[in-house]
Amino acid sequence: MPGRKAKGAPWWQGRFRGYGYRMTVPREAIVGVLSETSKHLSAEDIFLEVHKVYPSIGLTTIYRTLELLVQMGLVFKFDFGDKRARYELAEGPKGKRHHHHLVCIGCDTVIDYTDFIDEEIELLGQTEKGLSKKFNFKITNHLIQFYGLCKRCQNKK
Amino acid sequence: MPGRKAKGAPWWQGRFRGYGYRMTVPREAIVGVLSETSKHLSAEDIFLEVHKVYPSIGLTTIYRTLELLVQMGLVFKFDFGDKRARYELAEGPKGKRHHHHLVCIGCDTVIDYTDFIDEEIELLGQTEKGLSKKFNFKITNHLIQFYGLCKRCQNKK
DNA sequence: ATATCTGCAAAGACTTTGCATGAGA
DNA sequence: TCTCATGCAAAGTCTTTGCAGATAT
Repeated sequence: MPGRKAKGAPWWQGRFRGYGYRMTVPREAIVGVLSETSKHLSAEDIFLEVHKVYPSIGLTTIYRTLELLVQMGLVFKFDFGDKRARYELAEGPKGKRHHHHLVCIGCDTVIDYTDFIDEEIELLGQTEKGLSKKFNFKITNHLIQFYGLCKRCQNKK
Repeated sequence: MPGRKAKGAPWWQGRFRGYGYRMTVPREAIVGVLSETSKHLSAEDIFLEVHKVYPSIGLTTIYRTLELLVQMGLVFKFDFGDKRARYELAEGPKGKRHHHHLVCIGCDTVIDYTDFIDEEIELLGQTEKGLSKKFNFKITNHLIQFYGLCKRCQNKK
C-alpha cells in the first residue's frame, strides 16, 4: 500500500517523549525509514536512505539514534554474520508479526519466517519463566536464528 | 578433574585431516585451550592462553585457525553484544551437554543453561524440518539466546 | 534560554590481508 | 620437495568520541 506517508501523528513520538528524549528531524527520518521497509537495514543502508531526503544528516547521528532506539526497545539489532549490524523495527503500527530468521551462511541472505512461531512462543514463555526463577534473571528479549544453506548455495558446491 | 591432558591421540586430529588440513602445533594448542575450558573465550583470550606455552604463536594465527574451526563445525562463534566474537567448542570428547545462553545486557555476563533443552530440541527439530522443506533451506545449526538483566544489574537501577 | 542534539573529523577496536619465511606430509 | 601454514606489520571496516555550533521545548 503506497500512500502510507500521510498519517496524522507518528505513533512513536510519544515513546521518545516518554523517555525524555526530544523529537527531531533526524530521529523522525530514521524511524520513518525503518517503518517503511521489511528489510534488515545496516546503519549505512539507513544513512543512504535518509540521505536522499535530508542530505545534511550524518552517519554519526544514525548510529547514535539507532543506539537510542535499541535501548528504548523500539528497534532490534541483529548480527547475521556479515560484519555489520542490522536493524529492524520491533513493532509496527499494525503490530507486525513476530518472526525469526533463517540465515544462509553461504551468501548471508536472511529469510524471515513466522512458521511454528506460536509453538515457539509457548515454549519460550515457559523457558523464560523457568530461567527467570532459577537464575533470578529478568528476561526482556530473545533471539532465535537458524543457520544453513539456501537453495542456491546448496547447488553451488 | 585435573589430569586430562595426557590422553592418547587427540580426538580432533582426524577431523583436520578429513578436511585436508594439516595438523600443526598452533592448531593443536588452540583446540587444546578451547577443550580445557567452559568459558566463552575471545580470540585474544585464546591468544593469551596459548601464548603462555607457545609465545611465538601470533594473534593472526588464532584468528585464522578459529575461522577454520568454525567452518569445520568444531567451534561455534558467538556475538554477545560486547564487541568481540566469542568462541566455544561445539562438541567435547564426552559429548558436552548442548546448551544455550542467557546474556545480561547490563554487564555482558553470559550464563549457560541446559534447562528445557530437551523441549527446545524437540521443537527445534520440528521447526527445522518444516523450514527446510518450505524454504528448501539446509539447516546446519541454530542459535538461541535470551537477553535481560542479571540479579546484580536489576538491583543497580 | 538552555539542555540536548548534530555534524565533522579523528580516533578506536577488532579483524583481515600481503608477503616472505618456516614447517608438515 | 612442495604445498600449506605462520608471523609480522600494515591495512580495513565498522563504530565511537570530542567538540563547537545548531535546535527543540
